[in-house]
Amino acid sequence: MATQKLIQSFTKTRITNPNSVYYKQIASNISKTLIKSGLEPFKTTPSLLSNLNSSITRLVIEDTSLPPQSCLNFFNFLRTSPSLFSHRPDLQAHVTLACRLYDARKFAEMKNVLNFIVTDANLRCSIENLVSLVENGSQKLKLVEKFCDMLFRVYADNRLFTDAIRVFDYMEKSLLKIDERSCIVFLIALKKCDNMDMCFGFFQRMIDADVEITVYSLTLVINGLCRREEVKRAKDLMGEMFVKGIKPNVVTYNTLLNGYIKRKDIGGVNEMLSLMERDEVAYNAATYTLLIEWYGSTGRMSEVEKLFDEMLERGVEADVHVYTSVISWNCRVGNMKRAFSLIDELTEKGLVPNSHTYGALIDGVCKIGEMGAAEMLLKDMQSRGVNAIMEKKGFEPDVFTYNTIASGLCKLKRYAEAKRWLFTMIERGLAPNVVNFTTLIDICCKEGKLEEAKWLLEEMKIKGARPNAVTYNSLIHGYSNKKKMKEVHQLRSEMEAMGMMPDVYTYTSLIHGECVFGKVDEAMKLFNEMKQKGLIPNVVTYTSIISGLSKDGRSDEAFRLYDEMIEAGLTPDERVFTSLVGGLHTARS
DNA sequence: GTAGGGTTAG
Repeated sequence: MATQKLIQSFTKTRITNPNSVYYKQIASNISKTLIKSGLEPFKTTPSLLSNLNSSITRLVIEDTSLPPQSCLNFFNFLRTSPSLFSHRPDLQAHVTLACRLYDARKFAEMKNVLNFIVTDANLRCSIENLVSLVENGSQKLKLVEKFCDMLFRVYADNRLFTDAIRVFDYMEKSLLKIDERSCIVFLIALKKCDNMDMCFGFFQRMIDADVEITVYSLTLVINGLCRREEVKRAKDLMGEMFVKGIKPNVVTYNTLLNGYIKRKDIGGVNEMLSLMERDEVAYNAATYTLLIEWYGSTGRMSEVEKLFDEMLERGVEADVHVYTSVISWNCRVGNMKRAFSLIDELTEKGLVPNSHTYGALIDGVCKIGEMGAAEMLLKDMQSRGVNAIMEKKGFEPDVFTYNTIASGLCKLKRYAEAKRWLFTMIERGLAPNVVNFTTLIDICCKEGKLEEAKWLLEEMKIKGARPNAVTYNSLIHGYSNKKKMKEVHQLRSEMEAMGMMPDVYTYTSLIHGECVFGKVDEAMKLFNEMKQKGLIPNVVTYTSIISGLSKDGRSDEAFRLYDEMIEAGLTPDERVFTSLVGGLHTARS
């Protein structure tokens, strides 16, 4: 048995006088045992390994007659046996083994060994020190290059950013070639930590250090900037790099397009589209998803369907995202027949609906009062959600999943259950983010529990989740419904003071609030004000103001706005007509 | 190794 032989190799050779000849003999005995044992792991007792020391360990690891995998086995054996604590491999053993693994092209294993160095407080040291431990050989430069490159990645993975930068500095100083792909690993790690300043700064350093920049790292940084709402800066960066010969691709353009769409910047959207045309960058499914979102959010349903047709005609393969967005917009205008036919089409193509798809459908069937159907869809979604979690093995549902389920329940007006899901999430130790808090606040508002909603707003500020425009919109809507206009205006001032501009949702709630409060003139003032600010009223906004005017007996004005709405290319729905008809009734009586 | 996630209004 291998273990027995290994023990013998220590006991046979008695070390009376520490001498390299004896060490070599012990090392060679260990090597022989390891070769015989193959890949089989082995165990031993601590007392019998008392002759072991770092020189012997090194001799074994350096033994070229020993396959690297056997070295690794021995190394891990020494590392993980608690009784061999004093014989754990030293820094030199780590470096030597890492280099041997590199020679053997065992990169994943090499990375693992470097990870031990980086995460062990007793082994961590400067890059200069580490490099000095790399043995001389014919391929030394190449070896050091690869060693540094991988170390850089390992530091990034462990979020040891300062150490990673030191490696980068060293590589630059030593004129070692720096791989852009490793830099991307670093950039992604920074982005995950929301450290965009460092991310942007590092990208500049990459340029200065003459790292070969491709569209991948460029797009990554552009995305980071767009998320921070620095779309202008992102676009300028694209321009700068274009001059240097780095051509943006469809992903780059999609990223910027998304940035402008989120900001509802018409000029920006058009500029990106014309640049895509100039560069002959063809739209892909993601581009269509974004454009459908853009047209849908401005109420142009016919354009949504036109785009979808265009996509299929051009042979761009539809995916679940683009289907979901077309389904979602059909649901929003109450065209459930079309929505379900799209679902059939989607499943026929072998695509699987996701939580958004379900969310859109639930929203749609609730609108037409089919609560039974909504229940079924929710159940279906929950079970699929569980499956999705099972697939990821060992992963708990994340804040996204909890929110999706809670919002599904909200649409069914099952507020208590929705809240329970979110509180369960908090109990399980997940930190609620802005969206979770906003959903909770929205639920409270819908339940009419305004005090609780207000308390949650303060609570989220304390917990460091910064309320956004959606949060304020939910509260403004809640207070509007209760005709508490004084608080409504206070909330509007507060959101503006925090640097958030009222958007279409805010104005629609304000207009609706003033209308039900009986101040239609005030509502009209707001309606004009929003247009002056460049905000585009949508069907909901028009319905609110048309309904207010109608109920006030001002049918002429209501019809005038209806025409205006059609002219703007908006698709009217049931509720607009109801408001107008209600107005005629009021006028006659 | 880069893009389209979950929250708001009639």
